[in-house]
Amino acid sequence: MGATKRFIYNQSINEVANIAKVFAHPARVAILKYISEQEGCINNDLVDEIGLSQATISQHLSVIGDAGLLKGRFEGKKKCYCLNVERFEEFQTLLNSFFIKTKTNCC
Amino acid sequence: MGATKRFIYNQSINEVANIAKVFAHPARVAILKYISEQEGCINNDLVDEIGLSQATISQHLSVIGDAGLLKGRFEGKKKCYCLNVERFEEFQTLLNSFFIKTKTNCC
DNA sequence: ATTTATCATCGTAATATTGCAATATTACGA
DNA sequence: TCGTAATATTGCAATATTACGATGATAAAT
Repeated sequence: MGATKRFIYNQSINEVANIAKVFAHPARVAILKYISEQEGCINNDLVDEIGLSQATISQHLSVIGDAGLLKGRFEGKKKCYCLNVERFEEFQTLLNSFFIKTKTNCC
Repeated sequence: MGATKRFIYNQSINEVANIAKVFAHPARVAILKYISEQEGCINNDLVDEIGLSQATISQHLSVIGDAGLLKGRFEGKKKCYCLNVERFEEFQTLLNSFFIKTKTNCC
């Protein structure tokens, strides 16, 4: 009880859900938006910008990163995050094709 | 602690997150897919089809419904769910424009 | 070497979500 | 009206997520 039964769904369904999960928290949406607006390095500007603790931002960043959406680079002690555009576009395409496939029939 | 601090984000960010949340569970993705594949009435076909309890399916349906994605109709004692295509397309558009806006700059 | 800044991780508390059994509710047909 | 099928709601246990303080690791600056 309690845990999502991922094993009962096929791979493409789980894939859509997993992608959506990344965007299902406003902090992560805000982080992605902010990253896209910056040129070059962003560090924990995000902490000031968004208003969550450094630990929480870092946690959200790792969710985004685990999904493959970040390219990170250290420049001295500052971490420079930027969007992995290829992966991001892959997500866009996958979600979009889910939408297209789904909206065919109606009663 | 513990609860998402929605109030610190602007409306458009929360909107994206709320939309994504609907698709962030495989059961809901599977339900939407199944509904789109059926002509006319679906009842608790979903229970057999997906393999969750009736209570759980009903719960997920109400999340989908609260998001405005269902048109329900009673035909006798059976509820005929179908996709609210207009709303679904609205979701598609909103997500897509988030993707487009976001993938502009990169380091 | 010591301090300072940046970021990750750990531990933990608060809250949310998922899933189900049990129990309503609703609508039909006998 | 009674029984029954379909669906919704309630209550609860299990699990996941969110958030943060504390701690640790690393690298620059002093």
